[in-house]
Amino acid sequence: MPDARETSDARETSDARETLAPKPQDGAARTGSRTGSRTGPAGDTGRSGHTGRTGRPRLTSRAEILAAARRLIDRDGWEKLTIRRLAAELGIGATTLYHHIRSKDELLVLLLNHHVDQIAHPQLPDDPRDRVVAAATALHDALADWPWAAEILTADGFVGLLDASALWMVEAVVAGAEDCGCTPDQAVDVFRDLWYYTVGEILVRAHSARRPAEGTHPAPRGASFSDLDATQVPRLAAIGDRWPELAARDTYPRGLRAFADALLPHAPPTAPRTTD
Amino acid sequence: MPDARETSDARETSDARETLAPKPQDGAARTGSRTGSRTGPAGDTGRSGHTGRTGRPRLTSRAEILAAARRLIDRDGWEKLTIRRLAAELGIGATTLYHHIRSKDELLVLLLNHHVDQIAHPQLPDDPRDRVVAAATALHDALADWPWAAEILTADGFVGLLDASALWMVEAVVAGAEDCGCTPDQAVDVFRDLWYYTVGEILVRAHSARRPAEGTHPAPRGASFSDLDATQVPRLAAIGDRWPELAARDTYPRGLRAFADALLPHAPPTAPRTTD
DNA sequence: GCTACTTTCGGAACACGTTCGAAAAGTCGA
DNA sequence: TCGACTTTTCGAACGTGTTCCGAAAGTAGC
Repeated sequence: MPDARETSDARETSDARETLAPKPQDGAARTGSRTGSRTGPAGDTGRSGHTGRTGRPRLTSRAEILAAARRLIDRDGWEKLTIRRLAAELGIGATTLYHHIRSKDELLVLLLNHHVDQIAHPQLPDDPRDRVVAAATALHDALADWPWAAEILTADGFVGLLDASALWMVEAVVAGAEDCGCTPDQAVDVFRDLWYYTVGEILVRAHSARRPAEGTHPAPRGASFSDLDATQVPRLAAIGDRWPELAARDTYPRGLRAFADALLPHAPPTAPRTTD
Repeated sequence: MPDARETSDARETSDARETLAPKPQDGAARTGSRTGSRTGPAGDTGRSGHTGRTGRPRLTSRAEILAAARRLIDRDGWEKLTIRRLAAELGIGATTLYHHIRSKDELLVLLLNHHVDQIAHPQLPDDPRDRVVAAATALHDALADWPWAAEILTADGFVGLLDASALWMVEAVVAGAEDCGCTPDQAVDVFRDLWYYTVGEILVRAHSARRPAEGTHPAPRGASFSDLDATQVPRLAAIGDRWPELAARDTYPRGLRAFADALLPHAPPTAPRTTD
């Protein structure tokens, strides 16, 4: 039961059936009739409540919040996903959200898990070496296209907050490493090293890609690579303006393959670093 | 001249001599006599100004700002470095800072560069392979201890905003790779791969280390690794609670060595992955 | 029906990074 | 000397994530 982070929300599963969320069509309409007599998110138990729970009944469920967040992201983009907007989308007060999620980070992790849940489990190769690479690639690809995931990847204890449906990738890497002859401890090392490489690649690319999009800066920088001091940094000066072009290439697959081959026992079967 | 990011601040060098900053002892005292007749940061040119510059003279120099920022970090910690606090420390308005720095990110980059400038250039080994590793390690170590650097490492175009005194590490990696037989393009690939790994390690460790420090959360998570489904993720379940302990170990040096050996031409001289 | 008690709700407020526009304080040319 | 121009300064304001605390809306016991 790796979704232990539901914590005190065991009862939340009672209204988890409406995962697809009843659209709160009222939206801004509720701003007039606040704290109104809206029936709860569980589709009301028949007006004469008695849900077994004491205290004021909740207007909103966690599932409803997540659905609204996804709707907001799909419609306006993930940059527009803010606590206040999300609350407005739901027609509730902004601070109310904090009774359903601990922080925005947690919300993002929840969304990330939901997304990872929905990607297909690829058929992994038989060779354990290839399996490690394939699983790491799947992990990379699952995260790379979600820019807002970048703000989460390094939070807390990395994989600690992935839920069951995402952990199969971690499992596959660790298992593949062990099948290559690693001890469990070494297998964890292998995963961590590959994870560092993966997360670094994703974060750098995500942040590099952000600038040109949001840039109202007319000239980001006059000339950085073109006029380097050839006596101090001759190799960089020789590369000069070609750096951005070189840095833009996607070298993740090759680097991952090389790293995995180096970390796993046995001699590397592929010749290291051929120009394709 | 890699400090091309001074951009329109060429004249700033005119008062760059007072890098140690005249402490603004007045601090809060200025709040009463704002826009007063304080003499400029350049140590005044003799009351009858004529500095050659047109426009209102500046009360604060960039060097003064950086010095105050370092003072603030040393005294209260980097988490307390905010624009408003920094402005208060200088006795100026918060928004005034934005005429000397473009953003807080730029301020952090400036501080980072200053820090990197001050670390010693180690004597690099003769063997190009070892040189690559040594330079990458120096880069790692220079950044690893500065938690606030983590918020910067992935911004913009990574090394693009490092200034001359930090670029020697990049140069050393690229040069070492070329000396191993890489083409310039391949050498850039080598650097990028090692950089991804390095930046990933730093960011993950920085964020992991943050939680226990700032945590007022009584129980961060009930049980994450202890009760994993042994049928779904058997290897992870077998590791169980030992994961945090394993993940806490510093495996960067070994991973870096392995990665570098894999990326650089020639067969790896050290046996891959011995348990030590 | 009434009083606890328990839980959720949400407005006010805080500190943050950042933008805007008006005022201040100089230089320069007539 | 006076107006145009240039640059800096800074209060006000915006939108952000988040915390506090009082009010609301239920159930449980009497």
